[in-house]
Amino acid sequence: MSQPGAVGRRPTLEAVAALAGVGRGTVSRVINGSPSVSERARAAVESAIAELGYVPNRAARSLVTSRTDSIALVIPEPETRLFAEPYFSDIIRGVSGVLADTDMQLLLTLIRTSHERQRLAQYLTAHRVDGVLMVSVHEDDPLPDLLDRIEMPAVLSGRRSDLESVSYVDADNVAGARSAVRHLLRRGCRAIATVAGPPDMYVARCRLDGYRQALAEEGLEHSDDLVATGDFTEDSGRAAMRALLERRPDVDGVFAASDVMAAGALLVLRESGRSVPDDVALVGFEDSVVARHTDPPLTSVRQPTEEMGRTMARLLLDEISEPGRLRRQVVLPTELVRRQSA
Amino acid sequence: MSQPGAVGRRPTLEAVAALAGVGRGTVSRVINGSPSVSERARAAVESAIAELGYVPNRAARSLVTSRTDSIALVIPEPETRLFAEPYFSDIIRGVSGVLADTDMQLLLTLIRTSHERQRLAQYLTAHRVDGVLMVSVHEDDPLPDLLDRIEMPAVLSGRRSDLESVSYVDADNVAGARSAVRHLLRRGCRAIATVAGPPDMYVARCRLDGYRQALAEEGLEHSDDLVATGDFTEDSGRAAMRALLERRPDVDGVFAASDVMAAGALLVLRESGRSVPDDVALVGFEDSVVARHTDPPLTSVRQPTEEMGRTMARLLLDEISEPGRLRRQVVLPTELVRRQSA
DNA sequence: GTGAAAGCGCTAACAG
DNA sequence: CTGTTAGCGCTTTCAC
Repeated sequence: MSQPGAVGRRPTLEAVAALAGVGRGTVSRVINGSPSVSERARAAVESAIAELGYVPNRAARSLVTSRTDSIALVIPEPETRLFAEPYFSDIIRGVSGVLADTDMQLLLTLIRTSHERQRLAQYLTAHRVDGVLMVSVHEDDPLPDLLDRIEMPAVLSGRRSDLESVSYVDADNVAGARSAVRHLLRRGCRAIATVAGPPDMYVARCRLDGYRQALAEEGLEHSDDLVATGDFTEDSGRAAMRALLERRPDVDGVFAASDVMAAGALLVLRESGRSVPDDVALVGFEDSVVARHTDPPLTSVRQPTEEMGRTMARLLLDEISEPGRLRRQVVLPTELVRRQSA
Repeated sequence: MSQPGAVGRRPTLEAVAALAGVGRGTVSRVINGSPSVSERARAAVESAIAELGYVPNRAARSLVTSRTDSIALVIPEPETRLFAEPYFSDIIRGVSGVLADTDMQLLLTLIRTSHERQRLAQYLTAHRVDGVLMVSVHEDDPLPDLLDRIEMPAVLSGRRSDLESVSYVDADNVAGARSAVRHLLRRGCRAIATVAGPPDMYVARCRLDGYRQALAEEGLEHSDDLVATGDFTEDSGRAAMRALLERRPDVDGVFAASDVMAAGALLVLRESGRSVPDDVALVGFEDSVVARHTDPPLTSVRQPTEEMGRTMARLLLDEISEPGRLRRQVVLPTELVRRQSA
């Protein structure tokens, strides 16, 4: 530690063996927690390790085990802005928390260009990580299939469809949407509209399903002119809300498939002279921090993002250590957070 | 690529050499772009590489070169919430963008507990990365000194003091604060207060300096009761603003050292019946996304966060490839973003 | 310019 | 239980 010329060679397993008066094999066994080591030997090795401040050389280990002790978190860049801020940091926080107890490392991979995709594919094919975590995967993304083909353990956040073939962790979007609409029903809303997401995204379909289910439960109208579709942007939320108001001026409740779209809807409602939530109650699915900063802050369906990160990491570690060809699937509950005063 | 039993061994340099009809050394030279290879040999090797889909084994290379081709981005966890969302993702975006052109990998390291700190220190001491990027380092953080001692290339975002000994990239906090206050002056404010940050943080001192400089330039009062101190939290911003209003009911402009504190101040101003920005103009330093979501959105001093990330990465790569013992220091300009209608 | 040979530090298989 | 041995795949002298 306090060596003056600390630059030089760091101690090797060999040095530890010499100091402990044992063979290299024994040192290796101690490090890897093999049970077949005598107490005496283990003690000697451990104190030698401590004395030398020995840390195993990962490259050398990796070379022989062909494990890398690292996993990659892959984030498609375009998403970064839309499904905004707290989402990714929470995921990272969760993942990182689980990994901290391991000696696995987390590699962060932002994918911006198709060139970078390419490089990632090559990287993965070369098995330079032991597993992959993927956030917001699109239905047409070829990566999951690649992962499957090269037998690389992987866990997705969200699924691409009902029949997702890769392990995943998802929020219960259907139930979340249902609870949002039930909330509106409890408030006494009768003409409940929804600003839905793009129908080619599974998550959007789920949220729309939840909306429909909640209305059906109540035997309520379930008319097409109460559904407007956006693309998760604020502008599209605005446009959808305008369309809705035109078709159904009597609307008194809106469930938006994302808080960003909800924010857009909120502005339009205001412009139209309606007060929120008194004239029209508004609930959004909370994908970003926006719900907390609108005025008034929106009641919204919150996803357990950090927990999703933790769960993803755990599933992946499982899958790495026990590569049974079984798919692991977890759907986590959401929570309705009341923020509007009323 | 389309091999059926793609599971098996991936091709090695040896295989490439065999196919190209050259020795392993030559293949290695080609891969590492050595000039002393004949055109003929190079072509043969390259086509062999393509045919086999060869990708070098990083562990093996690392073992012999004792470089890891990866750098760590270290983020102290507590910060994650406070200096909030876009900051870190922007930094990451910037860093990752620069690294994409390299074959360096980015390791993400969140530091939560002292135990994790410990592990990181050990990790770094074992030289398991080629360099380190550190975000929001505290003055009493022992890590920079450790890095220095083990001669690990490092770049900080922000500096700990005027005499920062480690390379860094910082925003020009002094100039930023100055521009904020000048803006208030131009608006005609005469009693300009500041909600300052904790005096033991260099960044806070810089912003306070800038505030003072701008007032001094104008020959304006520079009284202590126009300065209230917070700790960058919204609550502290509220408290500071209350204190300010009590001491100086005539205040007509406020510069807050962070947008989060500005948001707190905004609420207090409202409660006190003052309208912003008409009665009291408010400008904050934009550390988070909050400035954009207050009502009205705050005019604020924006930092070039992504650019900071890019610059950090570049400096670090420089430092790694050319470990001259010279400190690299960059101070990036800020920008005043007018968001208030007036 | 290029092949051959010598390891980098570690694990795993094999005798003892 | 433990020491010894043989590589893992690559870079890098060092002769040719």
